[in-house]
Amino acid sequence: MKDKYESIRLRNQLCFPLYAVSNMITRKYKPLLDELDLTYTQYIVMMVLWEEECVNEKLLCETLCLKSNTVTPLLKKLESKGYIKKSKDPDDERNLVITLTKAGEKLKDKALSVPKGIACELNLSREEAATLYKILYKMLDEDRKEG
Amino acid sequence: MKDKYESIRLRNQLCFPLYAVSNMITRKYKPLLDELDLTYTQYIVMMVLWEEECVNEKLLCETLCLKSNTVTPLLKKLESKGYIKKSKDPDDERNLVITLTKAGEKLKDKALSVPKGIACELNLSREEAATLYKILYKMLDEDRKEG
DNA sequence: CTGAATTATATCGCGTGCGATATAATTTGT
DNA sequence: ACAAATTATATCGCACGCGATATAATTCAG
Repeated sequence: MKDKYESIRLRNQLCFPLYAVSNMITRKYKPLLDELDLTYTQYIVMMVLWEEECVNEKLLCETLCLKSNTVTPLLKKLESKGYIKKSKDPDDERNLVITLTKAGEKLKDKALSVPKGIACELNLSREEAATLYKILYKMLDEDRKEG
Repeated sequence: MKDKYESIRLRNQLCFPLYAVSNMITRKYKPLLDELDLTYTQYIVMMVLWEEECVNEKLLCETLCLKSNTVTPLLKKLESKGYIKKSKDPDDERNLVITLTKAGEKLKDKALSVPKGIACELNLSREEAATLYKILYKMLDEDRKEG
């Protein structure tokens, strides 16, 4: 006979391992990111900028699935560290955009050591990683659709 | 020719969708948990207590993969809400243990509505959910082994 | 051209999460 | 039995993450 409370057992939640693994990953990144003087969240902001030299805050929020009330202070922090600056969009002088400073650019090469350091910590087969990746992005995409 | 910076593209990280999905889940839970006057983290603490009437803080930390500096304030909060209390272990009077109050017990039935509400939000097939679950727990278990 | 609606960014307050550290309780060596 | 070592719990400070809200900038209607 199935327990009435089966559905609220911690072990039967999908949310919990997601939450715990996410925390775990942030912990694993910390020592590596300390070398770059970045937190995990700052790191993912920098990743966006290393790819796209010039973005505005809105795009950043959408890309990272974060709200402006998270991103605004992050950008301030990264600005005070001298990695980014806000300037006029060269294409449209009216728009404010976020760009890398020289120091921020330079960090890109140093950051190459981070994925190497992490990879060996996550004991997943290539296939498991690919599966995980696919399912997670499916969830994110579904969510973005619903809005 | 492969870009030297391929490995630090946001899209090539496994950590990012994990992080983003975890945030997403917390957001999705919020309206449901508001009904119980619980936050997401408080909810997973309560889940442990609904299963095991009587735990100490250490076990709670281990079960939830959290540190005492996260759990201690959480317990204070739950105590102030009247859902839990700290008392002597009936088996060993020297130990302090965390137990449910009547109100905390009562919440268990109300909580049954939460998984129902969430299930329909996560558009995963049963198989995908099972796969995801398996991989995530593998990661957690690996991590626990390493310490 | 101008006030209203929309959009982008910022501020505020709360609740985590954690590293570092302090304190309290327990166990252990002798 | 008792000081030292270990373990459990708590405190502190920082950095998110977000709902609610405020402000600034842009667009739109007439």
